[in-house]
Amino acid sequence: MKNQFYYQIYKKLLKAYGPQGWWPLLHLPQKYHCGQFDLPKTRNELFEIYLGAILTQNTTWRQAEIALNNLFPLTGFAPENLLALDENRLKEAIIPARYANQKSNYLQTAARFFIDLKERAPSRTEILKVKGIGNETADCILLYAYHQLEFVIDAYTYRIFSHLGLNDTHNYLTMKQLFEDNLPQHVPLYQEYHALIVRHGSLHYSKRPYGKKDSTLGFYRRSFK
DNA sequence: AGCCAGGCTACCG
DNA sequence: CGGTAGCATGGC
Repeated sequence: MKNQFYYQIYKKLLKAYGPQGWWPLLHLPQKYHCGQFDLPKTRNELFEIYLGAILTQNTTWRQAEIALNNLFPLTGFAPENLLALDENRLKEAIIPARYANQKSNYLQTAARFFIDLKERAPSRTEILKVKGIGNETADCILLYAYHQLEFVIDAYTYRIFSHLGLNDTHNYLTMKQLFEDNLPQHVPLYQEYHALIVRHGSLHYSKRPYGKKDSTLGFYRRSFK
């Protein structure tokens, strides 16, 4: 028996914000492709999702996007070109996304991994072995790039759903299981839901006001209704 | 002027 | 396991 709360929250968020069009791909006519779930279409678009997922770790999408825009003229988002790129130029390009020393290595490792796959989709266990790809990044890649039924958990998911009294854990896999057990098994829904959580979370669950007892900005603590 | 973003690895007890 | 230091930019 499913706990319908998870699905109901999804429907409310969708009604409030509309479709989010994730994962954003920068060189489409509109990078947020609302309602279109058959992307990515090309090999380089597929790899672009790896790049974006790593670059946006602990960083705003805005800054990850700057790094991607720097990377595109240098590589066209082809993994082979990324590997051929001089390491210092790679680092320089991704400085806006923070941790350039770490992330440059992560991107190179991911590129080698991607090439070795030879157009095959990786398993979750397999992709988690790549250094720099942890639970959330893995699930983002699997869900948005490969259309695999993997629910993505992020910091906002913990904040929102613990605030709603729907979970007391801070364990990634426990949280993921909870969503997957209680939602329709539908890839576009998984894709849309995580995007909506990020949208809602970034608007109302920013850590700063949410964590402050004395905030005069009462609405930050407001739960979604 | 601080505080914090669409985390991950490594290492601690 | 759970907890956390370190990573080292730019916007708000």
